[in-house]
Amino acid sequence: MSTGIDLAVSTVIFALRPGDAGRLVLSIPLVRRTRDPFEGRWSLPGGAADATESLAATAARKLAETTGLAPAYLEQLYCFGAPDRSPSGRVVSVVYWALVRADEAELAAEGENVRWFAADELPQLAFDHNLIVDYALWRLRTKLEYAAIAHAFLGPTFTLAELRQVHEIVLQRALDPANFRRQIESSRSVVPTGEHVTGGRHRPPRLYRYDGSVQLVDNGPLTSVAVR
Amino acid sequence: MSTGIDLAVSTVIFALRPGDAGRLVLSIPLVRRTRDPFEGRWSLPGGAADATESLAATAARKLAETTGLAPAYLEQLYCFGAPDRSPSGRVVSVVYWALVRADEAELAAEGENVRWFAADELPQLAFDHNLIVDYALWRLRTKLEYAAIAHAFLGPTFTLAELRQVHEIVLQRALDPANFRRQIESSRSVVPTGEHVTGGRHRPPRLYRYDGSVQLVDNGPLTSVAVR
DNA sequence: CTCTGTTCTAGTCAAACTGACTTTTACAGG
DNA sequence: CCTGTAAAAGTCAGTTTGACTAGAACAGAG
Repeated sequence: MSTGIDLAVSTVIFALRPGDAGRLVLSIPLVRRTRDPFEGRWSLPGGAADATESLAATAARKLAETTGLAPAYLEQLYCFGAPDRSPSGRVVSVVYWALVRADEAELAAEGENVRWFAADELPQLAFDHNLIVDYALWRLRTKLEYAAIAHAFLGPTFTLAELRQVHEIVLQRALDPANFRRQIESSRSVVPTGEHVTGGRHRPPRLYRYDGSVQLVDNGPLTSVAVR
Repeated sequence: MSTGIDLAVSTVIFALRPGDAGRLVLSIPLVRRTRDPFEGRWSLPGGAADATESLAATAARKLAETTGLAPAYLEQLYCFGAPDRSPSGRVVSVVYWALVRADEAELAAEGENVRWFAADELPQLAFDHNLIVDYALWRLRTKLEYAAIAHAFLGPTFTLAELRQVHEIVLQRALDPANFRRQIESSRSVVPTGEHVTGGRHRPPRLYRYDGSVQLVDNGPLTSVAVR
């Protein structure tokens, strides 16, 4: 039985990258389409679903092919299937969203057909991809407020100021350092390593590590996201 | 381009139906499979995706074909695509969850191959459908606590006691009537009609109507779910 | 070596919210 | 007219939240 429907997998990839004034900017890599429909337009990385791979594995593979990176966080966003979303025929897209680490995202190669864009300054994209990115942004911001995922933008250890900066950039508002500390500590999602960062003209901050032993919320119906 | 992947649409349909002791029970209609794989096993209503319909419209149509009902609430749950979830080949299922009204669910015809089951007493189902129902149950219970969806189980008007009973059955715990009232009133999701229900041996309760003008939370990326 | 600017870290305090509980209202039925 | 029941309104203490204050600990300037 064939339904005459093409199945695709795409991914909205988020990273914090240095912008104009040296400040970190929430950014998304896009690929330029090299054929119709929407030739020349920017679009989300993705491609046809693979018959033997899991959907998440396909998303992770396309992410790696586009950016050379491995995701620190990967979750299914939504399945988009409006009949008219592609002019070339019926395409149903299973869309994932991913977080990659800032230090890795700096190394990610750009090219003629791959470029990073600020998440709030996107051009007009192919298909319904603007709608998809808007929804992914909403999910990222919503989930950041109740789930411990911000650490996925950072390395294995980080200060609370760095973690707070991630929240501030994503949520686009300043957060009180003392209240942020209280909130994070009460969630028990991070543990101090015992080390400190020296060199700043101020009291040396503690280093923390994400504590994966406390499962906080859902990652979808699967207990662990298998990407291989 | 054909991926060799079959695309299906299934729906987890929730309703409150009278059970043993006359009490309402959270129930799900299932259909018996009449062919391999899993012939004879119970499974979620669904079928192959239609090339011209939206995914939500297919879900609503399959729901109507199975139960004769129209959903009061319909939302995409998740897209399941593990490579080994069907022994007969690769099948990717876009799963929706729906709420139908109790008074309509009573009329829904049962047959040899369609039967309602208590949501917490399901037999072993075909494919990964037990996992899917568990996840749908988790989503229903989670969303009930922050979104105004309980009214979808009821008619156009209802008392707060009826609305509270819906919450108590779904969440499986007693709720304080006074605190429930305060919570619902502060959400502004219902408005009193001005009418009262008489006939009980107690103070006549007010009738309320759901106020759809206050958009409370997400229904997915689409502003309104189109089912046609 | 002391002063200064900075940020980390630990508190304080009032407003808002929450869960448990009490009181008053309004009916049906005996 | 009394009683049982549930609706509706109100009370109160414990918790959480946002705004704010204050001490701690460093680097660099003078």
